[in-house]
Amino acid sequence: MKEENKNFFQKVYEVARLIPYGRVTSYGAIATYLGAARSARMVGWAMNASHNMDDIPAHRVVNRKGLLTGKHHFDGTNLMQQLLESEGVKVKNLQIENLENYFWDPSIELK
DNA sequence: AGTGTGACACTGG
DNA sequence: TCCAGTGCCACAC
Repeated sequence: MKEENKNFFQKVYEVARLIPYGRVTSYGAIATYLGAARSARMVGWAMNASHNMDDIPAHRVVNRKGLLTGKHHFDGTNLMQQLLESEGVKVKNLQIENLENYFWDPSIELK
């Protein structure tokens, strides 16, 4: 098995795991970093499968608007928002305030 | 092998 | 500036 043969999902998990504490990123940013800028939607799908993994901080991944779209997929109701707020991220009605302030772009940080 | 789906992103009005 | 529609790629059935 070649490590380079990693599926798109595996790569997404890897990047998601690299998201620093108190930071958030967008699906498109991860997709772009993986070389599939137009596959932002696929990143979200990958996150859906990440439910099987506990090491994937999916709550740190939001859409470009800073909206917690994936919250509905989390266990509880406000679990995702609680997790973000717990990390110091201000979330108002499923929307992150000052998104640019918390935004973490793997394309830039990891380069 | 083909069709449908999806936790998005972008462009146009 | 905001709302709606379209495009997109990869996975599941």
